[in-house]
Amino acid sequence: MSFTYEFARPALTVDCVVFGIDEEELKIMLIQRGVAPFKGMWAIPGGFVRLDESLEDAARRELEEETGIREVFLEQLYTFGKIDRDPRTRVVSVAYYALTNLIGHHVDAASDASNAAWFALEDLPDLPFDHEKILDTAIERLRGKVRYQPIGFELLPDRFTLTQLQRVYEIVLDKEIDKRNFRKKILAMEILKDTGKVEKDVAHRAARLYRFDKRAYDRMVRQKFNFEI
Amino acid sequence: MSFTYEFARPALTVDCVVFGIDEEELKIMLIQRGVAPFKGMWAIPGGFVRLDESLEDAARRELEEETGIREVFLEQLYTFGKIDRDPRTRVVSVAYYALTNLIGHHVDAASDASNAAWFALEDLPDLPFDHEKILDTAIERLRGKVRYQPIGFELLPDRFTLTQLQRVYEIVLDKEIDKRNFRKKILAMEILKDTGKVEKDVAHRAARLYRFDKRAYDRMVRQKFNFEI
DNA sequence: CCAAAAGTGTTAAAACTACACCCATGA
DNA sequence: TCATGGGTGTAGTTTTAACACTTTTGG
Repeated sequence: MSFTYEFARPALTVDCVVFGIDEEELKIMLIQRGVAPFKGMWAIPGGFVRLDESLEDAARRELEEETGIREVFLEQLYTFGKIDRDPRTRVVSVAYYALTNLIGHHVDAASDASNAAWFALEDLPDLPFDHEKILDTAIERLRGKVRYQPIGFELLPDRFTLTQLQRVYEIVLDKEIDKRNFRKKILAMEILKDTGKVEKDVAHRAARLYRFDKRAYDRMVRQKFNFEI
Repeated sequence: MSFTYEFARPALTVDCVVFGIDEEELKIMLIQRGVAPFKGMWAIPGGFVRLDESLEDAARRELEEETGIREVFLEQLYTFGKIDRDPRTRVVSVAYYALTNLIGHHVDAASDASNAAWFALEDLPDLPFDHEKILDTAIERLRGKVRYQPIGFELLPDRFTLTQLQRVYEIVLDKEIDKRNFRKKILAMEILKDTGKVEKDVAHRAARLYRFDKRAYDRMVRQKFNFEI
C-alpha cells in the first residue's frame, strides 16, 4: 500500500524526553534503536505520527510502546524542523517532555521495554539525529517552568515529604535551597495537603507526607495567584 | 508531478500570528483567503512547508508573501495537530508569532499584501479552522513572555520614549503601571541607551528617545541577571 | 499663559535571605 | 545512646507599591 500526494510532504514524528529523579540526580529514559539509521544507539523514544491520532496521542502511544510508561505529565516542547536533521529524508519532529515518578517506573527487563533504560544527565551516551539539542531544549524548559508552575510534584510519588520536594527543586535548579525558607514559602501557598500519614521504615524521625492539592491550586490561580519558587 | 510514500503523511503548514500596537490597542494582521475552504474569510497568514526550507524559513517566507512583512521578531509558538482541525484532510500546523512595529508596517493597498489588514483584538472577525485557538495561545504566550524577556521593544520603532514603552506593557498586560516605578525599574536594568535625541513635533515637552541596548542585555544575562517587569 | 505630557523621591509594607538548635525515631 | 534527618523563628536587607508636584514645550 502507498500514498500519493500532489506536493511533497515531510515525514512527521513525535519524540518524547522523559525525566525522572532518582536518589540525587536527574535522569532521562532512552531506548536502544533496533533499526537503521543509528541502529544500536541510545535515543530519545519516538516515532511516526499516524493520521488517526493527535500529536499528543501519538506521543503517548510511542511512549507506552517503547518504554511502558503511561499516564504521566506530558507537555509539548518544541517542533524541530531543520532540513537535514535526519540523514535519510526530511523529517519534522514534534517534541514532548514527560515528568515521571521514576521510582514507579523502574524498567522491567522482561517487558516490551527491555531495551529502555534510565541515564543520568551527567553520564549520557552519544545521541543520534539532533536529539542532544532536543534534550537541551527540554532541560531548559523544565528549569524555567518548574519555577512558576507546580510541576515539581510530577517527579515524585503521589505522597511525598517536604524534603523530597525540596530535593526536586535543588536537583532541577542545580542550587541549594534553605530548608526553612523553602518550607515557609511552599506551605504559605496552601497548595499542599497534609495527608496525616508519615514515612515508614526510616531510621530517623518520620516525616509528614503531603499531597499536591490541585483543587486548592486551581482556586488560587483563579484568584490571580502566582506560583513561584 | 506527484509524490508517493509508503505510509500516509499529514500535510504540514506554518501559521503566523502577527502582533502590532497601534495607538492604544493591540492588533493582529489577518489576510483574506483567496481559496477554498473558507474562501473570503479573514485568517492568520500561513501556508505549506516546502521540503527545502526549515520551519522558520517557511514562516518568514509565507509572512512576506502574504503581508509584505519581513525582518521581524519571530518565534515558534506551538504545533497544532488535532485530527479534524482542517475539514479537508489531516493538516498539522506549526504556529509562530511575530512582533512588529506596526507604524512601520502599515498596509500598502497597492502591494502584494493588499488583502492583508490590521484588526484590533477587541474587534475580530470570525476565524476559520482553529485559528481562534492559535490566536489565544499566542496572546497568552505574549503576556507571559513580555514579563521576563525583553521583547516589548519589538513592538516599537527603533527609538522610543519611556512612556511609549510603558504603554506597550500596559496594553499587553492590560493593567495600569505606575510611571515612576516603571521608569525606576527599567532604567535600573541598564538595558536602555539614551540616544541623546528627543521627540519632534509634539505639543508638549519632548521626551527623550531610548534604544534597546542588546549588548548590555546580553552582558547581564551572562551575569545571571533576570529581566522582569 | 494655558494645555499636555515629561520628569523626578520618599516612605511604608511586604518579601526575601541568612542563620542554628532541639526533636523524634530506629538501630 | 547515638546517628540521622525532621522540624521550627527571628532579624536585617531588599524589593515593591503607593503617592503628587514641578518642568518644559508648543500653540
